[in-house]
Amino acid sequence: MADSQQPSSKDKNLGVTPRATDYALWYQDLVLKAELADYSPVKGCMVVRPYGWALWEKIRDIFDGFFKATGHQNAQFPLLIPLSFLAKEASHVEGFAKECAVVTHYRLKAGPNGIEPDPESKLEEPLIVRPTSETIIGSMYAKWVQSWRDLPILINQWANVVRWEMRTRLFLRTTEFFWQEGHTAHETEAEAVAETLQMIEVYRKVAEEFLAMPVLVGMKSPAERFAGAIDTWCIEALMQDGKALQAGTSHFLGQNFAKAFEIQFSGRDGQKQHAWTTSWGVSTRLIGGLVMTHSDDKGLVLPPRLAPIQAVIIPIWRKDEEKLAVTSYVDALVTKLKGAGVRVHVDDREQFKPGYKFNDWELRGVPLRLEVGPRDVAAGKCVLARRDGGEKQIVDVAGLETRLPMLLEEIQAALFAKAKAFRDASIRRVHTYEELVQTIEEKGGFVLAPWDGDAAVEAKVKEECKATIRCIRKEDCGEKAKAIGTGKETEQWVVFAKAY
RNA sequence: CGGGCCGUAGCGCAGCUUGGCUAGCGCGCUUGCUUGGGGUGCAAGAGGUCGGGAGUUCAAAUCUCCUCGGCCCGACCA
Repeated sequence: MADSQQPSSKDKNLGVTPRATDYALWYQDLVLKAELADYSPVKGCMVVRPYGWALWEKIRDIFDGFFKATGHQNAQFPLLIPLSFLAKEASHVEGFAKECAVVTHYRLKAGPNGIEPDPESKLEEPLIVRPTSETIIGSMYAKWVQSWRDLPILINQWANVVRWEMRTRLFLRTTEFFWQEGHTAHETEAEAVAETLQMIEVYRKVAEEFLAMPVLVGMKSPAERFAGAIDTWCIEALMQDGKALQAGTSHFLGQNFAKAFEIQFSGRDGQKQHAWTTSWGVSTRLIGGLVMTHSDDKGLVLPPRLAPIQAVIIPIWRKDEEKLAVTSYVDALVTKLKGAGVRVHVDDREQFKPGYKFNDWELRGVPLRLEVGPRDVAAGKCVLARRDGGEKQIVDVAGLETRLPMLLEEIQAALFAKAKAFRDASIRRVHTYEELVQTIEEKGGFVLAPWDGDAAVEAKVKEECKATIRCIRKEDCGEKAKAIGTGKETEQWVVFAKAY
């Protein structure tokens, strides 16, 4: 057994921590090994590496398409916000005060303990690094809006924000994170509500159809609402360890921020009135959700519609003349596939054996792998392997340019179907408080329970088993039942789960 | 901020209990050959303020104190 103390190279530097040992460890290990992100010198701040950023750019492009199609425009607002702005909306400041980075000086000088803020340069009013931009954007909207004709304002911002969280996890909760935040102002309540719903639907669509990540769409309970919102809508995904992930939110802000920032306009009737606003956002957390939804112990599994590389080609040869033949065969294949719109990459690194490359690209989640060697060149074939499972098969290269795009779509659908089957099997219905706690602790997943809106019961559940109300969906409600905790009759069924 | 674990080569670690040879191993890296369809093999080589500071000692990676940093679990959260 002494030998087993010295694992081979295979076990040591490649391969991923198995999911079974510790899910959180598996996840972080995967993110680091697949080179999506890295730890930075500043605790809690994540370095997004090129491969991770390529994924994010794909996600961004998809969202931008939907945002523009629904009449939104991109703009950019300041990183620094006067402290007083935050205080203008009471519940907003309460929600974010505990996690704000504060800028107090504008200059450094050499002091007794080395370089330090120059006391002379103290700002009269501290600035905060934006944790979200409702306030600064609200203050601008107040200037831009005079008349009902100036509405609606439909603006989105791609930005980084800072929230000084106690504990962080790559992509899921980092001190600085990247996101988009949409901020709209409307003439009527109905329009603002419609906007809120429209955007949560965009989020659902992108999550399900592009990330292949099934989500529940619903409303937050008052306790889980965004600080300052009237209603918060959300999409909730389920990770493979049975914990929920809030993947996006869309807030109906009513006139709260309009009143705080005096976004007023003269209406069609000549009366001064406050605008109705919304805000909505998704973040780099989506990448974390993507990883935890599909990946396995061999590495990432990326849905084809998002994968920066959809198909990787591994050329194989022995002698120089074989290399020549393989290379020109591969070149022709690449041209054909690129012509068909497939994002293809040739791994021609000479320092690695094919076996190494197979594992390497599996770790990175590339949906399809094509192996091309002398045998294939002679036969007009290549070896095709799917990342999401199944046997390798030998296929004709003729016609691949039509076959691959279809296969990629098939994989996309298969990933969604698999994740959805898992998610659906993880939704359980309970009728009592005890049953709820027991199910959460023993099985995890989403648990539907009757709840009459009693915040004390909600808090008690959270304290007892860490589960929170993830969302409330109309389609779950209707059946009469005795509410957990209180025993009062209710028709409201809500989704509980432990969450990230 | 509370509880636990950990800082030794780019990465992963052993050595510390019981102080003592020139501080080791695997991977990676460099050079050359070999190999190539599931993590090649051989040879040579480069790479270290043992997180930092102070102390004990003839002698400290090892013992003591202080300090800094990281990770995990809690409270907080997109």
